[in-house]
Amino acid sequence: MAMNKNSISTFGERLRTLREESQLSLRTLSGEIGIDTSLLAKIERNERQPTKEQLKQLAKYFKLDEKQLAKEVLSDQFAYRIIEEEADLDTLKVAEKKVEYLKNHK
Amino acid sequence: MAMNKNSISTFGERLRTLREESQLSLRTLSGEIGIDTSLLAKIERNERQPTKEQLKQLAKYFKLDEKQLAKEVLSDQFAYRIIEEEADLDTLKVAEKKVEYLKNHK
DNA sequence: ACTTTTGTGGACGATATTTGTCCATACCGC
DNA sequence: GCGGTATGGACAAATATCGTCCACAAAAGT
Repeated sequence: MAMNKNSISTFGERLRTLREESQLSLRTLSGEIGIDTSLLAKIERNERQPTKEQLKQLAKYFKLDEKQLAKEVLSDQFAYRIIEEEADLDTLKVAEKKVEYLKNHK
Repeated sequence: MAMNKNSISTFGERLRTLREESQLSLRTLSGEIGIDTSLLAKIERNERQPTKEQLKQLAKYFKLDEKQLAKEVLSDQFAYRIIEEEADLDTLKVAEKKVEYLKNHK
């Protein structure tokens, strides 16, 4: 379960690593950015989705690209959904084709 | 906007084609499978997501594989989400990696 | 051993989103 | 016009998600 900077992980795990590297407790970070401690903990455990607003605050605090963070969150959601529905992996490939299809035909 | 059997399309469009090929009006199909006409129309226009139950009825009626239909619906949702959020296409590729990651690490 | 700090997680009301239904409308072919 | 068709708005009902509070257990610090 160890994680280096290049390995893939969920947004929550990423956030936790970030926080720990900064030596911050949940409570203090919570105070800094104005998000309830418990909620923050849940986000780190991927039990809650961060809102755009929260994402913005986090990006700002850790000096990260907001757009990039959003991508991580979204891909998390897709991944969880696939697992939850026990769907085939290539559902994602189909989705990709559909995006192109929709962009061209609408 | 013409569509042959091999081209990709959304679930709704697929459903509409199926219905028209069977020479059924919305009302009659609606009656057959017990789904409100307006709702069915919305599903065909991808304005509503079919529930599992509705999917099952449709699969049964048109003698299609339910699992396959579910995949089409799910990939639709992903595609629409990508477009809506103006997210990068490779968000889907990242999601793919995450699915593998999650399956291996949990 | 006592106190403080830390993360977890249940409970629950508040919000937001989605669904299903009804009805009015417009369109077309006859 | 009439009968059949698809569309889409409005809205209550059902679901899902969110944010907050609080209590708890485990670890760290003294």
